[in-house]
Amino acid sequence: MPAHAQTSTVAIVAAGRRLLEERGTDALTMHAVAVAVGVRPPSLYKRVRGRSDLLRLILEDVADELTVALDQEAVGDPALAVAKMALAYRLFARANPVAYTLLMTPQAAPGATDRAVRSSAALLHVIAELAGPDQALPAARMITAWAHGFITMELAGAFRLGGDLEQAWDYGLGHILAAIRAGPA
Amino acid sequence: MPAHAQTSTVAIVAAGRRLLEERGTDALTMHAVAVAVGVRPPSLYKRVRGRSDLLRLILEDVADELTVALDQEAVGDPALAVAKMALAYRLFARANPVAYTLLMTPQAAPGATDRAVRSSAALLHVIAELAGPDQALPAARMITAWAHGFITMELAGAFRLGGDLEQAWDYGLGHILAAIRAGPA
DNA sequence: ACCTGAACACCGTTCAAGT
DNA sequence: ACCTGAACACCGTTCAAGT
Repeated sequence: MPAHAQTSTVAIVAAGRRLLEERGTDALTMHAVAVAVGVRPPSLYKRVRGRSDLLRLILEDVADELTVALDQEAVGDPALAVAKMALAYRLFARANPVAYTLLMTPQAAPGATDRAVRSSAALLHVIAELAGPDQALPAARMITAWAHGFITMELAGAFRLGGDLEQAWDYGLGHILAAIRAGPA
Repeated sequence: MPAHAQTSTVAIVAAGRRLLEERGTDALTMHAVAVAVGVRPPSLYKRVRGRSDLLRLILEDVADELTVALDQEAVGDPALAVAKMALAYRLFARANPVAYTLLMTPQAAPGATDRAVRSSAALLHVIAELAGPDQALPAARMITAWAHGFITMELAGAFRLGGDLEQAWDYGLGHILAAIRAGPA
């Protein structure tokens, strides 16, 4: 006599993602996830391999959402598109700070970084229009590294010497765009 | 009758740092640290408040070492000093990948980021010579963000589209230095 | 003053037994 | 086919008892 399914992988990932973001990495326990979806902890193992697998699924979900958010901005004037993509990146990280930080921490969830890498595909196309195909890769790496670093440090509260952070963002973005237009080093 | 001290905070931090770096975050257990320094787990609590406190001490130790490494390069021609500091930063991160990644993950060890921030003091001085005092802060933030982002992504294996990573490093550093020299946005 | 065994709460995970 | 209680190993932490 089959017992009805009382939850789903999608529900488990959604509940886990909410726990992770609202209460932190340590609060992502199999018990808390089970309570959130209305089953007992052992039942979760019918859908996910274990806690680390669940964390991977959560981060892949986050990475896919990031990719969609970036793709939406990858249209129109290239320089404007780059600025809009950088902003979308920053806003996404602010909305998902815990998950975003973990995305680039391979020790936290190996395999999740894989999915995050796809987010850069659209940017590479836009940058190619700006820098030419030869310089597209290093140029995309420069702006990606800068944006990711700025956002990570902002989230970590590492910018503490005062000053205007919005000015620092505009300064960085403006100079990097100008540098990319200027051509090879 | 006093019992002899069989270990020290310094030894505990050193053993913990080795475990963290060589075997990963999960391998940093109170049991493993106790074994490494030759006591039983409860004895560790005479020196550190607990595991999270130990992690904080480890990351502060790493941050202080990074500060020293950067300060050593902060001499001579400003542009050259910036390039040397960026390289020192990159090499340090490669030598301490696990700890470095955690440094900018405030959820991992709140308070450790505080110490990491000090590393940027020397850079700010050098940048001021290059960009002038008015633009020193946003300029330092641009290069710090770029270097940190590049290094983090390199460690995470996020640069997967082939190409020459050393060229991407030189391209980014060269363009950022040129942008800083060029003045306000 | 520091060390330790014993104990506790908590967590991830497995599995036999239920429906 | 999925669910569950019970059990196990492991981990962080506390504490009374030892020296």
